[in-house]
Amino acid sequence: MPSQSHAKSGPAFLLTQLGTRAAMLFAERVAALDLTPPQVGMLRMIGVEAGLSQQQLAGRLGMLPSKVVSFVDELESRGLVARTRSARDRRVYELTLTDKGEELMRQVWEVAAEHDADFCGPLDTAEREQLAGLLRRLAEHHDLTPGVHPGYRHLG
Amino acid sequence: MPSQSHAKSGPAFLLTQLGTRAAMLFAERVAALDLTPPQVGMLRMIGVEAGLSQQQLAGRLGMLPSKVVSFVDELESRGLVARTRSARDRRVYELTLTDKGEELMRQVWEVAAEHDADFCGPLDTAEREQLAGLLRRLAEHHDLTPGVHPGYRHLG
DNA sequence: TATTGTTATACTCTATAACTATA
DNA sequence: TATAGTTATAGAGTATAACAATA
Repeated sequence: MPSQSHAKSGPAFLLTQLGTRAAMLFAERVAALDLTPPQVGMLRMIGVEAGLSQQQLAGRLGMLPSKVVSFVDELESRGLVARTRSARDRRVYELTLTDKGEELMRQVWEVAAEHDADFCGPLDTAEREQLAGLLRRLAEHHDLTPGVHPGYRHLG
Repeated sequence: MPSQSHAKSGPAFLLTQLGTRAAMLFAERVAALDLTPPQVGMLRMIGVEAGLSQQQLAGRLGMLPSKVVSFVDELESRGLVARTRSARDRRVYELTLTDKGEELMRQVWEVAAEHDADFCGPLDTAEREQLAGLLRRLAEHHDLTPGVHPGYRHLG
């Protein structure tokens, strides 16, 4: 008899296990670019909505404004993000990606594609599409924001 | 044009999103039983391998031995787990579930089944089996231990 | 007075390593 | 001496709230 198998696990628990593993492997890959997953999420959001304020960014990512400060400090000191005072309201900073930041994000997308291909290793093309289709339906049902890792949000 | 969709996300990122969400929802459910997911993992492991020592438990779950102490302290004070000195080596404690602990775990399984059913809400029976099949193949490929949440292990 | 960004403080959580009792 | 369990301590990380500049 087989020692133990995944036979009894339902989809929800398998999803938890695989999701955690996928997140860990992605974290290892972007670590090669000197980035953490939260930093990737922040860079991505700034790329999508250029000119975002730090408060807006905190809201989008579910981070505390005080934490956004230290993150942006780090990314700015590395030349990936720029802070420019808003002309309309001089209290706020408008955040944008620098050229260097955009170039780095292009590398992140490459890394993400490799990660995705490797992670789905044992499945053929048709099976991957089948899987992606089922997962998309679940994601829409659970109102998951495309592209945003829910781990950045906290409950409440 | 649609505002944004999951169309471009590959399976690996969808897995990360859905896995995180599933873990959050499961945590909320077992909170009604006054348990956290790590506590559930510990109770489950003691149930599977009755008589386990705290060191062995730390190894299985990837937890620090010092942390196991406080967890077992809590579970023992709630009458869910019993510590009995080993006759062969009086340094070690043999951990077992009490009747109350086993009864609570039965409730956990019920809660887990409800969680699974609700989480897969939009999928019909055939689609759930299809999804579970694909996920099991990925789980086996990635050497995930059946029943053990990988989040309890740390890297290294 | 309210809000943006920032800083400081207090709090929790974790890991490391000392300690005891058995072997 | 080595190991199981425990306890204590130091470090990291997080949240809360006080602060300065602008509205």
